[in-house]
Amino acid sequence: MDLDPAQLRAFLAVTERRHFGRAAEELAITQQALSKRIARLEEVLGERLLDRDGRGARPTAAGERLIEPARAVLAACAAAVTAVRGAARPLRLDVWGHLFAPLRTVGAVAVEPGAVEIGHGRDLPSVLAALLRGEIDAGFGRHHALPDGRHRELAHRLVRLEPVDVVVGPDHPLAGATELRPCDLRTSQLLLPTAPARLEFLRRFAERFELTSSAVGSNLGAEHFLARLAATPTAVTLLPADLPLPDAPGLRGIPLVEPTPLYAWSLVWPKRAPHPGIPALLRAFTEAGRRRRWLEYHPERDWLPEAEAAQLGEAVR
Amino acid sequence: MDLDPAQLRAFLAVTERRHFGRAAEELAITQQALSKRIARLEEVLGERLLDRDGRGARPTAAGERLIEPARAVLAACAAAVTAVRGAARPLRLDVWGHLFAPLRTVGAVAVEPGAVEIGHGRDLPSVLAALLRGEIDAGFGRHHALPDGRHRELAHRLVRLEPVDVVVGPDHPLAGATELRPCDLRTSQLLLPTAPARLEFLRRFAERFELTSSAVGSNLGAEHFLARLAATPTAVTLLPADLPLPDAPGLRGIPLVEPTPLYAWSLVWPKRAPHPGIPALLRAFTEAGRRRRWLEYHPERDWLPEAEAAQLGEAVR
DNA sequence: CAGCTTTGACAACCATTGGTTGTCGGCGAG
DNA sequence: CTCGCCGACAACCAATGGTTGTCAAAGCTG
Repeated sequence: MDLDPAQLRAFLAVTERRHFGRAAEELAITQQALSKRIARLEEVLGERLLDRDGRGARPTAAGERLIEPARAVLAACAAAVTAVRGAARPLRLDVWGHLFAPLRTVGAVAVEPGAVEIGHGRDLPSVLAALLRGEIDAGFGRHHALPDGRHRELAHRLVRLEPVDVVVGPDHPLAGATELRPCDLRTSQLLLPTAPARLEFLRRFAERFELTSSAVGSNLGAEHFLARLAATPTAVTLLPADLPLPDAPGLRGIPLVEPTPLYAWSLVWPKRAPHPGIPALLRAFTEAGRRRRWLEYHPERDWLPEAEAAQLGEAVR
Repeated sequence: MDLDPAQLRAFLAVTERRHFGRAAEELAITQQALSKRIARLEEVLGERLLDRDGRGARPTAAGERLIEPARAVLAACAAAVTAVRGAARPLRLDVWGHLFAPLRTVGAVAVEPGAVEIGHGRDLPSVLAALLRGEIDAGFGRHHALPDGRHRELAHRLVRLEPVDVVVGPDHPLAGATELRPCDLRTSQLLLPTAPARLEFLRRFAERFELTSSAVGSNLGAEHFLARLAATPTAVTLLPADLPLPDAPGLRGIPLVEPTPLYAWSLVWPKRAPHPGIPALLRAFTEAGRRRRWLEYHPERDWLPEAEAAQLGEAVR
């Protein structure tokens, strides 16, 4: 009699939330898939486990009897994993995309104390290499395909679509505007903190909205970059809308509309032997994202480069 | 981190037997399938669990650490099933094909005391109906498709191929032979204990080897049937080779060769909500069958009607 | 009351999974 | 050397388990 832990997890999620849709969201599957899991579990056990009505679901008597034993099965599974791998160690998470301050988002996610160790940040290739070598367990940043195909060994989940503002210096001709369209920037120069090949989002923005771009130089730091921006009247750059601007004199962040560019943040982790804490981390991000509406996307008014390149389906995956 | 109980079961079987092939046999899957299960478990856990060499396999240190927790997972699963369904009750097994004495085979299988309740026997349609109604949990006999397609709701496993002798009375012209070929019986009359539609094996034998058949009449009992056989000089019938003949005067069982007909015994159980004891029962039958060579089959010298009708693949399934 | 929204399940589809058969390479024994 | 045993790889394919699209039922609101 083989009980499937995924089915038990689905069942427990519904008993906790009393609602198939929210349980499905917690598990990051569709409601229909969750419904099927429950149905399969009910078929294996030969008992109705949940009474459904138009407002949700609640456990039957048989379902009530299953709740604690189901938790025990999942705990036994976790203990078996721990026995093989040794004592549970914190999940090591590292981030990339320093200029867009990934730690803001990570910090907004409630995780169990001690369960996650957050690295100091690296660039994307370094994070991905560390993931593939098993030196870290997860990465957070804007994920895109790598030319050598190694990303295929990684799983990823889109967790946030963040609006991006344009940032200008005090002498920029459009500095007084309350909002701007990307096409208004055509006469401006997009300033890049480093080589464009390393900044896929900004490069795509420049291509899409026909800005010339100029790289400051090799990693001289955010302060230097922003000082350069402030001192260059024709220069603009992009930063997340809710990122506090540093104290560089006169810099303004102006909302972009028609369309608003969205920066896609994802979690990434190795497909092979994932750390046992990955599911909990994913759930924590999903929960935070639901509460803060991190995944809102309106195609008629937002610009999401992944959607243009038909990568969104994979990213949601 | 979802551990698959089937994978854990595979791992435990190998640790107990130290041999992939025998473990696979215990689980009634091929060695290759079992090898894949182990490989998948090793991939999920990210650790080598078994050291393989040309003579078998033994657990690694990580594998040793997994043994008891794996047992705990399976026990937790069993407890969860029990919690839903109530206290474990014995598995109710009933048999059919009374004349061929199915209880000999069932009695030869070691099962845990109290785990199985054996019924007194019924005919095939009755057993199958009871299975589908949930009145019993398993059946044992010669399984074949039913015209109304309900057998599709049943799973089955071939567990024994039993050689069949021809039985003749004292006045039969061939009574003195030490062995016979089925084609030697062409001038004989195959005596059937009841209507041929109810005796698929005997009917097929008669068709295949061109015997006329004659039914004694409606269920007057084995003694009456065998007395009629003894008193009819041209009559033969078929009985299992190792079934002791009753004390009917002068009846002889003569081995059939070129080919030897094989009677295929199977276990049958409902696909939906199978009793938790089914896997253990299957294992017990498999073990007994391995020890006694119950599944030996040599196409060049045996006759198995299911093989002719290309049903053997399904039967093994 | 009609219309709309919410909810879980059915249908169709398809990628993935997990089994089978056939075969292979490595190892050990005679 | 040959042969047999053993576990794994390759090819294949049925089964599984997810997705999207849709539907019916129930509940809510104006």
